Amino acid sequence: MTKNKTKPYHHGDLRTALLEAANSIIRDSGIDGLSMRRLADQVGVSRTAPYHHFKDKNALLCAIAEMGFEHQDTMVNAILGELGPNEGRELFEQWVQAYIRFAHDNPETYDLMYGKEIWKLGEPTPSLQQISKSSFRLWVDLVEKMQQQNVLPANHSALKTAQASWASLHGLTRLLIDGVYVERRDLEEIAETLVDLLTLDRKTSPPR
Amino acid sequence: MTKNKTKPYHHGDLRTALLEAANSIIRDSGIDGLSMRRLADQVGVSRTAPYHHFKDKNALLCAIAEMGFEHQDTMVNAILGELGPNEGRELFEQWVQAYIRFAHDNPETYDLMYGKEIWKLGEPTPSLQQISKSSFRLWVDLVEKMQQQNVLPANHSALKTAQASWASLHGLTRLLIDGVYVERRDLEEIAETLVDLLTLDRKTSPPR
DNA sequence: ACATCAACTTGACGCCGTCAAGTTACAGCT
DNA sequence: AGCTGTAACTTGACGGCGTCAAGTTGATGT
Repeated sequence: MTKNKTKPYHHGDLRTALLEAANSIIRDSGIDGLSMRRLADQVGVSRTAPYHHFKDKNALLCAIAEMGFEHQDTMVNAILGELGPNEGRELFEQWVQAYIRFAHDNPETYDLMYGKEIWKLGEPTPSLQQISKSSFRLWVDLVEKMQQQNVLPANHSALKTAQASWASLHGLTRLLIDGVYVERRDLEEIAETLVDLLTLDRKTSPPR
Repeated sequence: MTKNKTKPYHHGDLRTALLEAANSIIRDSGIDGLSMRRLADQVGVSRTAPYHHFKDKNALLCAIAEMGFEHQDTMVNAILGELGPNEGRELFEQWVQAYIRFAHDNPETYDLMYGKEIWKLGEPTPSLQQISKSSFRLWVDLVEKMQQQNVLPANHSALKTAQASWASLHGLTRLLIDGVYVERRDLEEIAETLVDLLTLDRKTSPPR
């Protein structure tokens, strides 16, 4: 008896099951709602089983952040792919919009990717460090193209311009996901203003 | 006996003692190092005594954030006071530097002031909401003066310009205190670039 | 058939925020 | 001076957290 009536002792692919469940928990209970215990319960496994796949909670969070970077990278690559000769400005605005939307739709993931939970309090996994670095390089590439198309000013290096502009975008994004500016519509207008401030050929009157 | 040998049952001014101790704990153990229990221990009072002065931990954190806003406001007022007719640009740079320094010196307080701990996860006290709102209005005033002195572009309203520029500054600041960009020197350069991007009359070559 | 070893479980430890109920001391009234 | 109401404070408990040490299970290679 008890051959296949009870579920098998070995899970089979616990690691990915954990990541999926973690993402799901995070999505509807926030990062603070994610605990190793709850996670284990949801997957139907003992409280400490996850520790065989992730050294500690920090490692689990890093793995989730990595998935976020992968997701985001495919977005940038899509935009880089569509980049025609003269439509830079629109694509830049499109990117800003997409960036904010991504953070809005996955606020907890965004927080893990760029928040202090991992980078200050925890410590980023080597593989997370690598993927985040290469992800930023992608952004530098996009900025460089924007400079070549006279969308962004070129009086600073692509690196510096990328750092400064991304910091701006990041600030705006954080205001949204941290609940400081809650109104989505307000934020879109501020984003428009920000893009206008950063780009060449500023409009002479308020947009719209 | 036991008149003034044992310490008095009533503390006298527990509320301010708690705030001071909380600030001290936060300063050298971070926000996560602050617990109601530890706080009570440090002041030499029972674990739940603080609850007679602060409804819950959230209320305590809000009170700390308020102190931060007060501190910051005096900084802005100092700069607004010094504002002569033609030195706007320098004062703007000075302000940016001061803002970042404040966050760097009081990272945990800054986090409480503008982080999700209170604004998204907790709920801001009415008095915190009020003081933060009036603090932002101060910033709008400064931006408006910067527009009048042709330091910042005036093609958008002072409000929108203030929102966008402050969001940028906030983003940069967060990168520092969240440990994403750790190098202080890097950050200063990025700040210079950012100011150059936002202001009128951009330099034609990289600053310095 | 047996040894090995990773996968997984059980139980415990010391933290945490907060609440209910009890205790103490001061302030105001008579 | 004595009483009483009330705010300040204490005690003890609850459930949840991250994580560790030690034990158990089951698949695999010989």
